[in-house]
Amino acid sequence: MNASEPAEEGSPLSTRLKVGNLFAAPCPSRDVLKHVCSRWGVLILIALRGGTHRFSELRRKMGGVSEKMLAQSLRDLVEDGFVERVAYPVVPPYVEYSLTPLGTEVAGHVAVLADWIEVNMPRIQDAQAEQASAA
Amino acid sequence: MNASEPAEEGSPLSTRLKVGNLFAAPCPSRDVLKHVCSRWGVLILIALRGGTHRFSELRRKMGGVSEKMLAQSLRDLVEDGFVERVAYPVVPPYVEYSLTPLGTEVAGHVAVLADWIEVNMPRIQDAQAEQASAA
DNA sequence: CGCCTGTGCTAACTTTTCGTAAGTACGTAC
DNA sequence: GTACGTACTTACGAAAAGTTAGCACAGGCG
Repeated sequence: MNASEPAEEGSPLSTRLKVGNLFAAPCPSRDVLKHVCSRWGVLILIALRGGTHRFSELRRKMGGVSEKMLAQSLRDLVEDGFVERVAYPVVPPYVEYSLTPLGTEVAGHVAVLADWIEVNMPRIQDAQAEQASAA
Repeated sequence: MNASEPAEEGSPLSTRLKVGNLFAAPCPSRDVLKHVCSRWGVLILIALRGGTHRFSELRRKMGGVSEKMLAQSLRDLVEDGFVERVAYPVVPPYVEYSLTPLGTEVAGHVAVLADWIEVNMPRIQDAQAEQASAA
């Protein structure tokens, strides 16, 4: 453990840690952000905004996910309370994933960010090219 | 390489790849999202919204970053054109980082998401607890 | 004059995570 | 009975993240 955070000495740690302070290392909000912003977490949230999906449906919709990572990312999101998992005890297995109300809210914000990036990719690529030449 | 993307067969790949399609695996927007949403990328963008910072200032402000990761994340953000790096050839080294106009825009969206998480952490923790007990 | 500190990195090494491929359980189709 | 589909899990190698050490150079200290 690295107790190397002076944490702006002089203020009670608990005050700044309250429930959410991303600048404090041991804050649970960091983990949530990690799940939400992870490579596949973003895509799952956005995909589920289109409605309930089952496992292999999601897998086909998102390009390049392995089953392992999809299962893992979904489990994280379920544990955070953003996604609801409903499994029917039939054969072959049938499992449905959908957004909870909480998940719908984050997914909205994530989608705004993702949309901005998609829309502004040309500008970003211009900037990247400029950087590359200026380097 | 995994050429395992049917990519919704029947539509010209180039149409959906244009500049940004996060659901397509080989899309450059994935990389940008990765930089922007990375553990430290988020914090850098938010921190720089408060104005120009120098390297060790950022390091102190963000809890728990190693110098290596900070340098690496900053380099990614600079290459994407979100952050501007100005180095003065003095000793000891003096380097300033600030947001570009493009960076200011993304940082805004990222901040909204981060703020939402911080504000709603109590609700998230409730949901997490419920999940844990329901498991 | 050495010795130590501070700054912004980088290189080497370790740990964690990711990705790929292969199983698993069970029913249906052939 | 062999193959396939579903929703996973497990095992292992590769990639990424994280930790530690060092560098170059100025200035303060004795």
